[in-house]
Amino acid sequence: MTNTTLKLLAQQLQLSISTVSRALKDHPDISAATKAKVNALASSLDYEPNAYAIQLRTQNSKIFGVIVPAISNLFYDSFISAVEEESRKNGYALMILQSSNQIDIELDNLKIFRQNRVSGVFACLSAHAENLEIYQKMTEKEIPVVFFDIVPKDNKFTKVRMADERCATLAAEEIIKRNAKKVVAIFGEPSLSISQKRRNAFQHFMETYAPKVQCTYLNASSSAEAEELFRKQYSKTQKPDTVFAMTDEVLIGVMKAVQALEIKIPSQLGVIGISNGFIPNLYHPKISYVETSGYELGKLAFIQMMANMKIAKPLAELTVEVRFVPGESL
Amino acid sequence: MTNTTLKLLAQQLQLSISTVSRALKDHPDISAATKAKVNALASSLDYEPNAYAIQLRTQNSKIFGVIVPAISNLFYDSFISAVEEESRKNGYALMILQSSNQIDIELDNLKIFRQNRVSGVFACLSAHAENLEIYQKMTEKEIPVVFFDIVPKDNKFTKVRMADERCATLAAEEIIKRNAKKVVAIFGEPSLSISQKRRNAFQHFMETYAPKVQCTYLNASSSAEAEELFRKQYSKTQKPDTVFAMTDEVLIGVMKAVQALEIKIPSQLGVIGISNGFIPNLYHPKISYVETSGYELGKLAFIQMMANMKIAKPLAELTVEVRFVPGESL
DNA sequence: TAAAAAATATCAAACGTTTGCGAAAAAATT
DNA sequence: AATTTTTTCGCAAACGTTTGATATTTTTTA
Repeated sequence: MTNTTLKLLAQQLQLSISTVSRALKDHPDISAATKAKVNALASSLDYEPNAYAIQLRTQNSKIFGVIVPAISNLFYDSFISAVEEESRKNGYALMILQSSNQIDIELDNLKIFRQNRVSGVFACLSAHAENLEIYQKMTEKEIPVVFFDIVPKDNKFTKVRMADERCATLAAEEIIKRNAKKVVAIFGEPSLSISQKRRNAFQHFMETYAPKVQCTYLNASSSAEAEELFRKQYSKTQKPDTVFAMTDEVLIGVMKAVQALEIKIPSQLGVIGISNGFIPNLYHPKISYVETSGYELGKLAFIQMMANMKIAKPLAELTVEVRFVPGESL
Repeated sequence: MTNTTLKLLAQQLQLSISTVSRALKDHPDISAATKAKVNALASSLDYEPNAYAIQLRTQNSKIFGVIVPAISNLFYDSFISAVEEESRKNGYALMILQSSNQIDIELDNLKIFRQNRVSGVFACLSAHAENLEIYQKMTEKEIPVVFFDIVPKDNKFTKVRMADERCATLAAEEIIKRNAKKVVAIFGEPSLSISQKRRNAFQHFMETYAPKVQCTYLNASSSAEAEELFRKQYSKTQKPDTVFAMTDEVLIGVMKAVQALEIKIPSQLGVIGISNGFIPNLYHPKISYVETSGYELGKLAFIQMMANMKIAKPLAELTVEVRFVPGESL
């Protein structure tokens, strides 16, 4: 069965295509009577405008592209949720693609976006992406790109991200408040700038405000590695009294060790993480964490996107504020 | 800056549009020399075919729609992941929308799909949807719909889902094998047919093959409720030696109680769940579970979709097999 | 009642492709 | 050298919509 078109409606009503088109969008040129007739037939024939014809004519696709390393990720999916919600409110649909952290797939996906003439792209760089010229090209072609979470250093791009440094110092602050003597701080994949930023901020804060606290700084690029690292630290004679986990991934590893070694929280060990909250609340007692909300970030990214589309070039790096959420682990 | 088009290439090369078009797709009519010239200019000008013009001409959008209650869901995102992966391999892109379990949003989203003339729709019904005629209409318009997970009862639709009953009996089987004496089985939201199916299957299996095992059957519609229920059960003088959690949500609640009460697993209590594996592996010792893989379901759904598009109407209800994944909790 | 104004509807071009058909040029066959 | 075949390319229509310009009808005004 073929789709209903303007032409079909026009034929059946003995009207011109343009009249039908205008009637359907309530154009003042058309009389109320014809509008009524047209609308009646249109709905009875389930007319749905062909988005492709519209885009071809108007050069405006009303579709945003979203590219993330993985959809199955506690953080990204709340980001996507937020962007989807806002987009729908504004008449946009989303095309979501995942890069699986592979650069070639990321490029493939960007090609799909360009072929579909998306109105804009929300992009989270795959881990080892240094191929920014393609994004450069997109912005030149007037396809706004808003980077989120894992963003390029170059500041000719629009980006939104967590206040990474603040995350880290906020955690450090809480740790100092609790009078920690020996803390193990485990950060993520060392090559990522987000890891570097958080580590530097954390370290600097600790050294400045609590120089006598004994700190060990480590990096883990998987849960398993984090577990391993923590076990090693905890097997020393002088055990740490506090552990800081930069990501959920790290926290998961640490908590496995904690459960295996039957370490009592918070009496034997204080735990604090950076998270959107899901993982920390899985445990008893609840883990205290600095909240980084993917949802908030999504809202912010959408605002930036809209700004980008209207105004010439509001290049900027916006960050979403973070807050400490006390659990019972510190 | 405007996008490169066939027309532009044709002008610059002093060729006709059709020649350029054919050269780009390696049509035998075109000489190697011209192909080379065309390709060279095309890539230097970053030519990307306009997907909308193509769809308008070919009536084939190469886009699938996916509609889920929520993207932020451990189960759906692995499903989406799988579908996305397969789609990309086959030259399709995905348009993902979430219904937030609201029927009006679900309808809105379906409209967007139709306006974008998607080649097919993967749909997971929002909880209380009984508005199936819209889906009926889509199939009539030759837009295949593959339902997954939460599927309509009506068997004039194509659907894929977990083998729900098998999940439950497989778990029961394992429980019986371990010589449980007293088990607490907690199921999900009682109004969902999936809860009913699993509970009936589980109960029937236990009563048939292990009538002397003492079983308590409960329903919880949130983690908190599950925790509460389990605590109550465990405060009795005769404590359960085994607990079965029908969903991750239930498992999370149970495990909170377990951690709070410092119950030793598996010596004091055996635990088994139904899950995709993420949550069970968060704990130490790892929780044993019957695996329901959203990923597998996604693969299966894609196969069904492709079948639907080629063959006339391969209506069927396919289920993906499940397996027991031993942890150290039973 | 004729002219001007307002209301209503149509024409036709354009968006960027694809593709059947036909045309011109080159190569192969007599 | 004349014909046929093959190679290489161009013409033009179509996909469904929007929109500026124009035409037709109706209403208003003097």
